[in-house]
Amino acid sequence: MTDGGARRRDSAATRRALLDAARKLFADKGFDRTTVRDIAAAAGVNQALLFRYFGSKEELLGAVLSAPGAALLADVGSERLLGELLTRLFAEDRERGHEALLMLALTGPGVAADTLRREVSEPFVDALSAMSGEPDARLRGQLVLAWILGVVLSRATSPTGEIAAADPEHARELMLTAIRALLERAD
Amino acid sequence: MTDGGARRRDSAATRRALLDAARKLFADKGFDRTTVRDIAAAAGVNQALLFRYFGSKEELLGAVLSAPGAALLADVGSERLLGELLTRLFAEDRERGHEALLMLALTGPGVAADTLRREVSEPFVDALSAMSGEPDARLRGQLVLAWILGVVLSRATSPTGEIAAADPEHARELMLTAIRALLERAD
DNA sequence: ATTATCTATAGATCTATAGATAATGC
DNA sequence: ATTATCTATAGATCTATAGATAATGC
Repeated sequence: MTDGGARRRDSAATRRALLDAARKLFADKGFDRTTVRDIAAAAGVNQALLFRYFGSKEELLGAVLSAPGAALLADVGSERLLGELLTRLFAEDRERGHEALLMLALTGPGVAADTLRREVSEPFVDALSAMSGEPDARLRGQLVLAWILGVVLSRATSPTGEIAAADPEHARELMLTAIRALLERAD
Repeated sequence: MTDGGARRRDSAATRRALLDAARKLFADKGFDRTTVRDIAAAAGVNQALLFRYFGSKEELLGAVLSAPGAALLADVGSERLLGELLTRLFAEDRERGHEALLMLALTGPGVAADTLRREVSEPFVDALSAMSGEPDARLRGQLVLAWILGVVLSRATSPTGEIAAADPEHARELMLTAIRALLERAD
């Protein structure tokens, strides 16, 4: 955000401000609906700097996407991952958690970040499928991640909907039960 | 599609061609990435006609969104809905089924079609939640729809991924089992 | 005569760049 | 002297409209 006073010249801080602003705006409005001028304005810097530091809008998306997913995994470790994901999924404040997932959901097909998308979702799927002993564990892991994406998307698109309004604990338990059934059941 | 020869003047057919083209393109690339010229070209008509018949690009989206969801429900009836949804979800050809869902997923938050989105998802949630006897049936129904959205989105964004490549029967069974657990379990 | 279709273009964006300015570090 | 920041703008879209053209129905 703009912090008012005369800004000291600090390329690292500017880079960070742009990243933060882009993360919020992409998560809020999606990639296409966010303009580079939006981002620069929210970061309180000149829009030309976005191109100086990131090359293009799409490369900025790349930078934004690659960071938080890895951070979450590193923070939490794969055993607690599912529980933590679900907790963040239903957390009150959008700011803190699950922005990586939200962007994954909002970054539509055309965005030519397919590689990145894969890079982000891959580690999640790895960790999730490790919870299943079945031979099709990867498919099951993908289905779990898809569910989480769908819920993120639903919350984002209708913030006043049933899912957004639900008791976090309760919603979490519902999903957790079903996901355990999905991961563990042999058939 | 362009059908080559000299087109007879037929406003109804032109309207339909625009609707069809828009449906496919929105489902394929998302709303923002589809231009009115894309749509007109795919429909084989002049782009000015899009505005004559639908007023604006956004109103065209409205027309596209409102049709297929209702049609599916009417076709199938609410008892067979879940099974049918899952079958279409994993069907080989994207053309036939689930385009309503796909667009629901791809029509990001900014698109100001929130009302429409609600209108489309509402009947689905009604039908799905009718399958649960629990007091929080609506929440459970929404979670099911969210899952389906997430899978649609995953298939669309990585057409070569695990989910897209999975055996349809098998994937369907996996989800069905978990969904039954979700809908029926009291806790 | 009516109206479906097309031409041409206004007007508003939006990304990206070239080059000027000015604040810092040596 | 270096480099972070800003100004100004090119160039490419994209939605939408006004008005011309031409095919149909009476």
